[in-house]
Amino acid sequence: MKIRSIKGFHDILPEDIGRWHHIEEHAKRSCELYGYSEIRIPVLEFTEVFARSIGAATDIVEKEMYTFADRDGSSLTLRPEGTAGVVRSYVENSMYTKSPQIKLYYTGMMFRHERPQKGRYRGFYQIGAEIFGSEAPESDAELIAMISGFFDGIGLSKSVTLELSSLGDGECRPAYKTMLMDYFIGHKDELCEDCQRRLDTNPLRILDCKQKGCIEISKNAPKMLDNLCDDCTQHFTRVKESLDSIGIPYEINPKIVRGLDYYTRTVFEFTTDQLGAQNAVAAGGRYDGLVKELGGPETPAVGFAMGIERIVLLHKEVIPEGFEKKTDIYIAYLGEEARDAAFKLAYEIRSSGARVEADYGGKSLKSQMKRADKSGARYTVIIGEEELKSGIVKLRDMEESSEHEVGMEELKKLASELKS
RNA sequence: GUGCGCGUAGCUCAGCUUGGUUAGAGCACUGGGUUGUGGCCCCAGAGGCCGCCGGUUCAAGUCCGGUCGCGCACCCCA
Repeated sequence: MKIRSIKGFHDILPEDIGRWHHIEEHAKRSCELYGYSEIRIPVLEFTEVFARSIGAATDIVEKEMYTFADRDGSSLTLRPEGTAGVVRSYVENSMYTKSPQIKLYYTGMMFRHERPQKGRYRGFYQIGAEIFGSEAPESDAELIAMISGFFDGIGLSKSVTLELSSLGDGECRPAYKTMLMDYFIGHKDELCEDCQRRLDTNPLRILDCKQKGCIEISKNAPKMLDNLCDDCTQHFTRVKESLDSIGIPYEINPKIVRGLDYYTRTVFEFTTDQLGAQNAVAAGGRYDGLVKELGGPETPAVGFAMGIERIVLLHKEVIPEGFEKKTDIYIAYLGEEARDAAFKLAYEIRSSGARVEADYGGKSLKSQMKRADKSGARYTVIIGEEELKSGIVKLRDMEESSEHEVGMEELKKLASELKS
């Protein structure tokens, strides 16, 4: 069999890496700006970490995890998302004793055994952040503001929409769920096959069904937002007011449903209509019960994660050009003696900080010039026999198509100006 | 897991309907046109188990079956 990558896994090639760096650096800067510290956690955890936090009955846990036995028989799983591991680390390292509020961000690869399609991979990168120890609605709004600022910073603010809702808490959600079940059971025969199944697995999901019949029935279904308890209503109101006060636009979407069981109260998604079926580029919410569930003290928390591949895809659609990594100076030479000089010169100029490229293949000058052009170099230095003798080289400006002779000092000065 | 579509040069694709010489194009690559000068142009070259296995046929890139791979959508999700 021909050697190849695993289905759903992909390489990020050099032609795309400039864009990846741009996006990742912006994301990290946004997190740092808001006071988050990076945490690095393992890609592999005991299966229980995910089963207990994400929810044993969710699709992720039931059929999408890469789970296998370690040599001693214990069940291990490649992380399908980041929050569970961060919470595990928060609890295991007793971070709650260090400060009443801890803000963390992480980045890395996640693994879900799904059928791949546009914007969906089995191995994919996420950047996420979590705030532990704050119940305040301002924390929810602050987290959202950070994400919003990030999208703004990479030029995507016009391409994404913030959708917002509340799922209630341990007090009002169970009552609502019962109310919803009662309503749908009354209309069971009118629901599509999938939704009849959802009655048992995840009745909230029926609200999001795309079948016409189900949409009709859902219209008259009780809404979570109408049935929040007083505390949750107040919390949700304050989140909205906080966002209003700093001018961040949002749409209320009561249909937002989470695939993970741990969410409470605020849930949100940043969506786009430019990526086909995978419209969510970032999503998150509050999860006040999770820290306790994983053995820590009762600790409110709110967090989010974004899918980098999806953001890269969207970014490419919106801003197609301009993220290639370019060479500053290309060094061309003629003859064996000049070859030594070229090698040394490249070394010296690089120490001034410019990106320098040369290839020592002994090709014709024409061929080297072509390569210089392809590399995107702004300048090409030409060293030949004459230049060897004089110690002065030709500097060609590739944009202006002009050239003049320069000495070493001038060349180094230019290089340090090009330094990026 | 389900449905639909697609596998021909490194990439994008034509050829398949109606089987018949050495399987084509554009881009990319190499060399030359210019003995030391890129882009545009011109010339030349290199590059193909036509995904794989089997069947039909005198003859299969082309028709049929299977298989593997890829894509999109459903489910679900970042």
